[in-house]
Amino acid sequence: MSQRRTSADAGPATIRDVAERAGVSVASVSRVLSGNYPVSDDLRRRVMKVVRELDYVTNAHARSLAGGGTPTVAILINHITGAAFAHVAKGVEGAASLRGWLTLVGTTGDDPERELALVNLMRRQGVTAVVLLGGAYDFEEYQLRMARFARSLDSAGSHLVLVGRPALKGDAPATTVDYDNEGGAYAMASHLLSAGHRHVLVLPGPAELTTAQGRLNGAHRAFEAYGVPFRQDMVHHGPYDFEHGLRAVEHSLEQGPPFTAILAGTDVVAAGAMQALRSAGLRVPEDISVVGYDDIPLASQLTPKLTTVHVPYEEMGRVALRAVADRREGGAGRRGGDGDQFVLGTHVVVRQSVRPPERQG
Amino acid sequence: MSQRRTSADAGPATIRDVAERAGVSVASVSRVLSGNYPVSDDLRRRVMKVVRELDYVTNAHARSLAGGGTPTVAILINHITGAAFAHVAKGVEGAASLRGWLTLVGTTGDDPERELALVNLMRRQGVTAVVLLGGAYDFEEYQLRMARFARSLDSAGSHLVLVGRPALKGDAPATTVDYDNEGGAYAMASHLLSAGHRHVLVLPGPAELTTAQGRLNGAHRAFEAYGVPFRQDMVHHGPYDFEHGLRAVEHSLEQGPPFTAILAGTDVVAAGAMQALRSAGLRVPEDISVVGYDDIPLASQLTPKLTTVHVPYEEMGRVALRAVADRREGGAGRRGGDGDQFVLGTHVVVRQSVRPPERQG
DNA sequence: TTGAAAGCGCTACCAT
DNA sequence: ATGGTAGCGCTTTCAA
Repeated sequence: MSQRRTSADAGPATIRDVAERAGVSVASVSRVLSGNYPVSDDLRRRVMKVVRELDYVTNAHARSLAGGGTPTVAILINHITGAAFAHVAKGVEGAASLRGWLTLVGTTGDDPERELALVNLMRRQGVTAVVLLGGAYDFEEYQLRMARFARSLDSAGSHLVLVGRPALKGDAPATTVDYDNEGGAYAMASHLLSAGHRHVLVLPGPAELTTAQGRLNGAHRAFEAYGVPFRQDMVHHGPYDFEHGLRAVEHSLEQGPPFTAILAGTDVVAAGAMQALRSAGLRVPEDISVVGYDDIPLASQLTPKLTTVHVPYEEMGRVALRAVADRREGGAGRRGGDGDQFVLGTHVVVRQSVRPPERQG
Repeated sequence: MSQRRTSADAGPATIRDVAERAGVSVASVSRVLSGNYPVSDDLRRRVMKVVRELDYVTNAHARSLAGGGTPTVAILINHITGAAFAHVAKGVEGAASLRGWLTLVGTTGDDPERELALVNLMRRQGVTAVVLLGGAYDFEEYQLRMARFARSLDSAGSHLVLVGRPALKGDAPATTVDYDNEGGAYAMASHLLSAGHRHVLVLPGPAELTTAQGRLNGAHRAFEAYGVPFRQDMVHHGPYDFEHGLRAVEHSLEQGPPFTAILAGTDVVAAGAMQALRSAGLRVPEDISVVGYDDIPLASQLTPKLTTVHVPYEEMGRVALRAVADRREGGAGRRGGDGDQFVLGTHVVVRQSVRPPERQG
């Protein structure tokens, strides 16, 4: 210990140490540091001097217990390495620290048990809100589970925010921030159809995942609108990863029906698909058109640049945080009511990976 | 409020509510919940019943104040969207939650002021350790700054961990987890040189960043070892991003000296470089060889798959957390001493982006 | 085995 | 403008 303080006691300096050394009361020190109360310049100077000497910082736990405390948001992600999630997290964290709020991050690894444990952990922490990110597996159970979370957090003075997940039916006290997932898929599929494509390989993602379902539905609707038959044997479900895009296309190239375009569930899946096409000696978009979903940086870094659906992930994070902050400001008047619901728009970003089939190989 | 509790008071249930309702003392409730003390089965049952009824969870702040409390690690990143950082964070978070620890995340946006503010914020939170991620700008100031952080955290009972940053000189109480950055660069450059390349475009990254300096030095040493002159006009500093790789190569192609290979500072820069080459009608590796650094998933998703240097990011995160945990277990015996230092190995991952120049165009 | 009570460090209220 | 002090919810002696 190279600690040098008035008394030889161990541990961090407390407000009392500061008060003694400065020859003032703890109340005064508290007031100087909180800055929400008038104090004389002299007192402020004396206190701040000691604060610097002792390198003192207030104990957040004590402050929190006593009523003050830094608002904290918890973000619960399935996998921290997903690019889309990272962008939402960035939005939340940015908006949070702008307000001086703290951000906690936890990963569930797709494990419902861990999700529950984390929600409770966060509740213990007295977080202002818990933000759950990303598509969910919408078993019948999901709604009940989330409703329980919502109530549990609400009664603990916290709040549940669902981002990119289906809203809760009924009056569960949760806020939902979602994007027009199906609309984006509809527009993306329409883009392909209006370019003349009639044989489209569809890689929507995991069959049970709500986002994948939405994207598939959107595509389906577009096909109907164009009067083009939607063939189930051209739909391949699978994980939202590069590998799946790769394998699915390899497989379809070998033994599936012919196709002129690929509608991928995410940009990463599209990247995998493009890799498979290239390995097979096919060019994008000359031979086959490919589109993605998400518009993560990768999309514009692929060659050719990927036409995809832009999802305002970072904005969603900001909206989620703002909703929580507003609700806090709003005070008791709005507490306990049904959650708000926000839906952000999506739009197709046309780049270079689509071409009409007539002009394809 | 749809809260339903014994008394009509607002706010989350407290240990006292549980005690009253169960007809036992708060001490008993505490003991049942902490589980670190013998209690009768009857008491445990009674208490747990009420806990479930009230959906009670302990207040982490109160527990923390009173002595208990969940250990918490704080990760401070420059940009949350960097893939390499995300992997370190994953390693830390994974190892942390395995032990029931919490993880806090903050982003500094490359701003030293914000970094300082965050370190203090974390100190207030009483975190077990603060992990600073990623290359630093090693001005003279850096060492002093970090030494100050280290001492400040140490005297607050916390601990500083530097990951992927230069270790602190002197006896500052910090732990460093680094990788053999220069060695990796040396090996990577050697790989290119032994393949016969003599005209190599070098894109090490930002000139002031320690990781970029290390990578440049490693390359330099390799050139010396091979007796190949290292030309300064073939070195282009710039950010670790796709755009830089793109621009630097476009520029060099137009007006730089000719080259047969590109040694990029990161995989993302390499991806940008490859894009520029492709746009210029050059093939990789037939016309130009390209190598990266980091071995993030992107590397194996590029076409051709990128030969690069594997950096064990996730492992570094795990090591960082283990170091902190061990130090905590170790107890007072090791406290306050110099920090430990860990250096993890790197190695070249040979894929498909390199070919001898004779066989290039 | 269980209960009573003294703090943990801080804020906020009530005096002065 | 400043000081004294009662809690915030919990853990942990110390007694019973």
